[in-house]
Amino acid sequence: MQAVENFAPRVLAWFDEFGRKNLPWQQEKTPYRVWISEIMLQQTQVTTVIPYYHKFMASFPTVEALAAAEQDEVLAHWSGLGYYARARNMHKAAKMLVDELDSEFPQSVEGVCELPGIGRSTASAILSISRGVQAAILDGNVKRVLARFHAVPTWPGEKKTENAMWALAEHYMPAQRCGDYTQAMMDLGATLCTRSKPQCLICPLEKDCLGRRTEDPTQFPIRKPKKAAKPERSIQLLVLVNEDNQVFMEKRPQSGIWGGLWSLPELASEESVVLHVEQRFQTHIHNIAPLSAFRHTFSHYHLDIEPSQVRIGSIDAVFEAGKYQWFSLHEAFDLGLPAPVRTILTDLENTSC
DNA sequence: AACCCGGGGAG
DNA sequence: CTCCCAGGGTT
Repeated sequence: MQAVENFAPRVLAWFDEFGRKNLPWQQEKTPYRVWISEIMLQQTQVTTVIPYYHKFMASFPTVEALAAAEQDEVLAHWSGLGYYARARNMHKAAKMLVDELDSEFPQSVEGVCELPGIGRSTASAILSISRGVQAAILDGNVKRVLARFHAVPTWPGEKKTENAMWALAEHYMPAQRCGDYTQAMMDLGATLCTRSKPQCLICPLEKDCLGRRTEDPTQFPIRKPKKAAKPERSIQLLVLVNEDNQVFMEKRPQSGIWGGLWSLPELASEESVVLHVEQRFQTHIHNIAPLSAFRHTFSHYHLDIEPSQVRIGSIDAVFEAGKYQWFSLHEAFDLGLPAPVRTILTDLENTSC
């Protein structure tokens, strides 16, 4: 691939005139604030992140505050953002920073990569933006800009292609103003060199863009090979309500889907609610009310959820502390909940029984 | 290299 | 509905 001159200066000049510079994490660009923003922005769009970022910073303004927090509290702030391992890793990294690194963010990309949840691209973004370190990023935006600019004919998910794009990213990275360049490339990709309807006419790279010379620039980057149709699964989720109007919640294991979040008892679709509840809770059922079923779609499968509300009598059984707990509806909303569970409880509250 | 992990916005 | 987003971790 043939590189061109003046790549970075053109991008920087565009950024100076048209780029966004008022996003929340672009103010007071400390390593901590930039770090949190980069984690939240992984696979997540800017408009989604903004309210989460404000709340998170209000509750955990420093790395010390984050390290001192309970995991439940951190996950509660993440509830609805998805990819919850991001929050667990971030919390762990905060503890490492405070306990082992004297709250001092590492100075090198390799050092930052030692922290859980931070890879090469995120590490370079944090260090270049917050400290001006000369380091290249290769996120979705940069991949798209470079793939179009060079009309890269192969899929970036392929190792060879990715390596070539890293080389390009490093080649174009400027010695001066690398932090601004990092933000400029992300902004260019997010606002101008977009997946669909790119605004080539006002792009600073238009003159030399090989993708632009093709019939359809949006064919780059080459799409990921299509995978098989998503499988479908169906489950029942139980909203167990006791005589004090409390709801029974279970804490999910740290690994796997919805790791560390509080969820509702889950039954196979064909399983009997009556038998299950009577066996597990050793109590009688006052009444069962089916709630409206709905579909929740993940990256790789559809989950059809059949919720029902089950009012039960008094409970004698003792449960392992910390893994199971009764909560009032009000308390439950402050927990880290998977999005569909939050939906069910919200509907329940609105139809207020 | 392939898969896992969420949720939402855009078309 | 499909595709993808300021990716990283695990196998």
